[in-house]
Amino acid sequence: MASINRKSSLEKLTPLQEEIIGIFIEIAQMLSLPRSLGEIYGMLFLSPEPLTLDDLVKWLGISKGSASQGLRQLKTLGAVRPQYKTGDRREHFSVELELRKIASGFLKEHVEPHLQNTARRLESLDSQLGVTTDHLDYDFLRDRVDRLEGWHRASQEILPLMSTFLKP
Amino acid sequence: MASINRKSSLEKLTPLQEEIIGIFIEIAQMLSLPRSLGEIYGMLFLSPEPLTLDDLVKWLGISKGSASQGLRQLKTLGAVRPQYKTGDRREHFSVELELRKIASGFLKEHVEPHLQNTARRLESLDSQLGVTTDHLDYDFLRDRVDRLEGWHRASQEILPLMSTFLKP
DNA sequence: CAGATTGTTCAAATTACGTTGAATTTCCCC
DNA sequence: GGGGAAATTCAACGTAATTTGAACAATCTG
Repeated sequence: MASINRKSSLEKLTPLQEEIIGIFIEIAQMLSLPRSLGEIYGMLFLSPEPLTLDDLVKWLGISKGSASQGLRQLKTLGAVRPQYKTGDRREHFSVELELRKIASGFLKEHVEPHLQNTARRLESLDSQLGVTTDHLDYDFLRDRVDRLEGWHRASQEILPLMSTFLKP
Repeated sequence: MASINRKSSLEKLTPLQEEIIGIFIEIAQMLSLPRSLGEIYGMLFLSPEPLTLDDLVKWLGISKGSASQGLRQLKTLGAVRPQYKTGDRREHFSVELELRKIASGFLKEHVEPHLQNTARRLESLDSQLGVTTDHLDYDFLRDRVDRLEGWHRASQEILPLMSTFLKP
């Protein structure tokens, strides 16, 4: 009750817009990304014109901090692009609409680092295994480590394929 | 200090075993799954013999509840298989070693439900869009919704491919 | 069937994660 | 260079997810 509605309060979205943003929130959940990323991307997706950080704060009712960090993450994913408007100091943002680019950004950002780290760990495992000659279960461990390495290789081979199968 | 070490306290893993389990913990993180799933799978992966729930509690130092729920999730993923040993009431578990099966279990469990739900939402969007004739930005929204639907279709087509590219 | 063993459930505690908002920094314009 | 709008940072907070553990249910055994 008694909701003030002065100049900088939040604007109202249509049910249709809410629903579309809801879909992006669900996509974010599917990718285990923060809800705010879905909201922000969805909002920009719905806007014919690039929006500023402040627009997002107003429309979505999120904090400036959230908007700022969310936009940063979306930028590093390549899901959102800064648009420089002449005569306006504020940064405006529009969405990347090519799924392939967003997907590869996601992989580069959220999958590759883990794979690289796993690669490092597996190498070190290999050398440790060499030293461990004492147990009679060497063969068993060797087999398991080999299998892990096989999985790792397969994962590394699949990633680039994924982008390939999304049309340019 | 003064750590009791009676019959049911936790057993000690070798550094090599710890490291391998660590790798599975990282894989779990990569997939945004609970750490305990990584631990449990890793422990079973390391064991030549199937293990019981109690073995996992002892070796990993996790609670019975965690082990029980973790095993259930791994079962529904198809990452772990119950092994029935004659003359032993307890359920023993061994790991599934085919990456393809685990991956498809993960997709079926953690991706497909979202995709199906998105499909439902998109259909309802379509009908709502038809009603919304009032705005002049119908063309714009139509375009965006079409694009979303395109993404959705692409995702549905890619999923089955993924399993294909993991060797049987 | 009593007793013992195994496994599950779920509320509470813990931990991890995301969000907020105020302070700070950056950057532009006059 | 001062003033101020725009954006970033980050500690404190709130929320959501996971883990715990004790009560409970199921299952066997003698």
